[in-house]
Amino acid sequence: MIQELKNSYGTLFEEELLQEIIASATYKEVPEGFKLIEIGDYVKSMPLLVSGAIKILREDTDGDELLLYYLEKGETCTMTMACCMGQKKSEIRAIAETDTKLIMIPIEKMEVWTAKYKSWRDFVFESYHNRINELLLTVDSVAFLNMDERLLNYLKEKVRVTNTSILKNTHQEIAYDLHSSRVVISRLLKKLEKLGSIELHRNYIKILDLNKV
Amino acid sequence: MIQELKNSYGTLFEEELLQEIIASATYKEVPEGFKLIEIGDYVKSMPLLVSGAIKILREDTDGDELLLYYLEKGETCTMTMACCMGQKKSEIRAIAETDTKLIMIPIEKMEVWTAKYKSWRDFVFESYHNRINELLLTVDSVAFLNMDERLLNYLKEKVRVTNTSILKNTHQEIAYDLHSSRVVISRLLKKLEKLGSIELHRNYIKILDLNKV
DNA sequence: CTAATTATGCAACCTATGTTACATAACTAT
DNA sequence: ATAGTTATGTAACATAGGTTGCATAATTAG
Repeated sequence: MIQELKNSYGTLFEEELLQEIIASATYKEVPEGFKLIEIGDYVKSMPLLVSGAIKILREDTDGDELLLYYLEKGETCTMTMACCMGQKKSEIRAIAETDTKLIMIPIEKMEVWTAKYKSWRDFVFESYHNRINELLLTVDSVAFLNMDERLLNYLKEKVRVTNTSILKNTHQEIAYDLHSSRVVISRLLKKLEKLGSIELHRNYIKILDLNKV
Repeated sequence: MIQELKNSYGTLFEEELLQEIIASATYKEVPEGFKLIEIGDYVKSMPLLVSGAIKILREDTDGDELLLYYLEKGETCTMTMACCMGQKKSEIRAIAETDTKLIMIPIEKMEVWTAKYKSWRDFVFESYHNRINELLLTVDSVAFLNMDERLLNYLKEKVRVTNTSILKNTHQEIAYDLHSSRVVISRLLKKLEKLGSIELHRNYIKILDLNKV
């Protein structure tokens, strides 16, 4: 864990804070698909991402989902942080998009470190700032873009986050993330295939060139 | 200003912090419609709302707008805060929805007070938390609701924020806020009128009962 | 008072996206 | 190999909401 921590956060935090993290945090590895947080959960520790990616989802009253954004190495779940501090229930669901390594910080430390370490304050504010910007991009996407553009962005983002050009997803799963229907996604994917941007297969999509469009 | 400050923030901040605010902040009154922040602005001070309401808007590349949420008494523009701290450009536009009274804090104080006062830290975190939740509601609205439901929520929220049942808006203005078209909004408003929920007039809408639907 | 401007009403139409239904292909388990 | 299950393809259709065009009412300017 020590090596992992220094790798991802070594330049961000001062030595003394790193020591405190090592002393109080726990290390955790979760496999792809692992559900880290469910809507309504009370969260008792705050995750720092060391490697992998986590997708953050929103759900409406009918159980319809929407992908909000991904968390990556060096980031933290700001919403969880907010929940921890306020002792509120989680507003979102968090699922490991890939195999993921995490450092879990007990919430008691939050308040203490915020008072004590400038680097921690900066990190926390930076996290909030990033998260708000991600949410703004989500709003932009849903409010201003058509489904074909959203799908394209979704594929690009997924390639980036998973760092592979073979996306192991069914059309149905993509439809859930984009809050659309399977038929619509199949239709749009077929269009992209005809343009030569992707190749469709059962259970996976091979990305050729998403900048053709 | 002192009275205004104690009125809105007296229970929130300790006496010493209140004194520091009084010493370094400036007081500002702006009329309805006043543009406080434009997208791309560098922001040099952080507003604390004393009375009135501010609407926060997002814009896409084509100049299309979307209302994100309102700021009210006792709240602060978290995005501005984020901008200040990171020396970044504003991602949003802020316009006074009603006549509004503000206390402007110079950004240099932010870092200092965050280290020094727990009540300030709590306030800042609480603000971030609230703003993220507002943004989530915006995402919900845009992603999961139809235009008729969004319009209804818009009217309800506007009644609440402006504290009057006479909404002085043209259909075009509402259309801008909801990122829709004038014709669509007129159509849906007419439906609400036929249900007896509202009364349509030139330049204003009289709200009768929005819970009929 | 008249002309110009602005807000609203409304019909006709278009399109993106969602829905239903069914066929077929590709896997999985027995 | 066979049957069942899951993923994909595709057509036909439904609908919310966006667009165009124009009429009319209300307001303002000259």
